[in-house]
Amino acid sequence: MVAADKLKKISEDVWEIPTDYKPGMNVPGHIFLSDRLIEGLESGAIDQTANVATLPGIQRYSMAMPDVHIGYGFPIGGVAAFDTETGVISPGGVGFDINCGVRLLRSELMADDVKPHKVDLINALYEAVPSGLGSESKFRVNDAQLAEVFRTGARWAVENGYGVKADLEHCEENGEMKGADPAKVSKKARDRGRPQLGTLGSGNHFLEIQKVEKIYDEAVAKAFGLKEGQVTVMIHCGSRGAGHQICTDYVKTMEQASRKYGIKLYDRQLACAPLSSPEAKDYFAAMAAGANYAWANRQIISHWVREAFSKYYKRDVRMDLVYDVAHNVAKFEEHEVDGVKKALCVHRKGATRAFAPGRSEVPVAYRDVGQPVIIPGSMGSASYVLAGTQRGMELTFGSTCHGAGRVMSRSAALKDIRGNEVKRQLLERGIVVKAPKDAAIAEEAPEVYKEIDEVIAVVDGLGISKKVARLVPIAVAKG
DNA sequence: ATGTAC
Repeated sequence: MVAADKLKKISEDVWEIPTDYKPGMNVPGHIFLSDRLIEGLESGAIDQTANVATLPGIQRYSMAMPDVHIGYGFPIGGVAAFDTETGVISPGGVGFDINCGVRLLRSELMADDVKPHKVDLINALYEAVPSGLGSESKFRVNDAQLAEVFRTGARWAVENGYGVKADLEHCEENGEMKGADPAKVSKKARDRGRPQLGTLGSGNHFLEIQKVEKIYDEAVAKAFGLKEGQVTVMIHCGSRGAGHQICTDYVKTMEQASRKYGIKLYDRQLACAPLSSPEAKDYFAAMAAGANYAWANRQIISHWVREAFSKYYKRDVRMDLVYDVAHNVAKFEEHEVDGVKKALCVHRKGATRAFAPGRSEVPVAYRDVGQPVIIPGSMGSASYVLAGTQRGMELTFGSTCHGAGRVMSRSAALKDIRGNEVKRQLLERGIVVKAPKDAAIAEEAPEVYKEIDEVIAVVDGLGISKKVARLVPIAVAKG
């Protein structure tokens, strides 16, 4: 394929974009792909990875995970870390769905016992959690409450009866990113966010009842509380209209800031500001608020999932949170660069933090085995639980992939694929899908995504995170 | 991803 010809294979599954690929690159690009996956690599994704390398203060490499595809400015699947003194922050490096992410609940139930009830259970979940484009929540928060949600995230939800304290210990950032400032969130973003807290959204967002099909690492799986045959529930959603509006607002701010600070942009969508500037500080405070909204959202949804299971079984069904990860966020972290520890602003857009054993950010319960990494597959395919590694700290600033990665656009999928047909095929495989309309199923059909097993094989093979468990769907509720 | 528009 033509796209791959521009890249230099420097080791197994590591492809370099040399700095002479295009003018202005400060560092090379690194794309992690198998020989098979590289055949489907979009040349636009290479260009975007190279464009990110032109931004001021970028450290080591502009990186793309094996699920990379074209996004707004930065590629989805992109990881870029910036020096806090010379670097920048960019809304395009976080994405429109701020803290789109995923969490995994482990249940005490076994798949063989749950399967006969899957239709009733998925209907119950579908009823319990509003979903779809523009969907509104079953409850309302006022302005003061919304400000607390922006400031304290999942903690607001737990303190108001949605979940237990232990949930917070098992969330990235404890579900509460520091530095969030509701005053930096526009009225428009607040107005969009207020009625949507406690909703799933649409697109690739879903609620899924799963079975732990295979364990790859018994010791780590045990630490994560996972065993074969067990039922888990995965929740994939983000910050809804609130995060989207925050991004929209700050893209405009950053376009002005880029001019003001004389940053040469090779693509307008890379709009950014120096990390030391007031514009950067405002964006970070608003982005953190958006991230907290998403954590509160997943926390509230978790509570409704627990309620639905307990109501169905007419007893208290225990469902502990394994972990909750962000897929779209920028964070300040300490990393070693050329043997020196440095404070960096790490942008992960369609990428997951995957911290090694020993890092203080990893919850005490998992500190010896590494951070749990939750990777959702496409509808009808497997999902994975991995663990962060030291190799990942060295190669990717402690990052790994976030999912399968699209290969077909939504519009193309709608044209070529019939949702009810996909639904029928999944049912033949024993997987029940519940969605507001068939078109939503067509857009997310398994064939519009890369093979998740192949993507996971790359990150596991490179050692930037390691496989712990494979989960397969029993029933899916989609937005 | 997203009230598929400034």
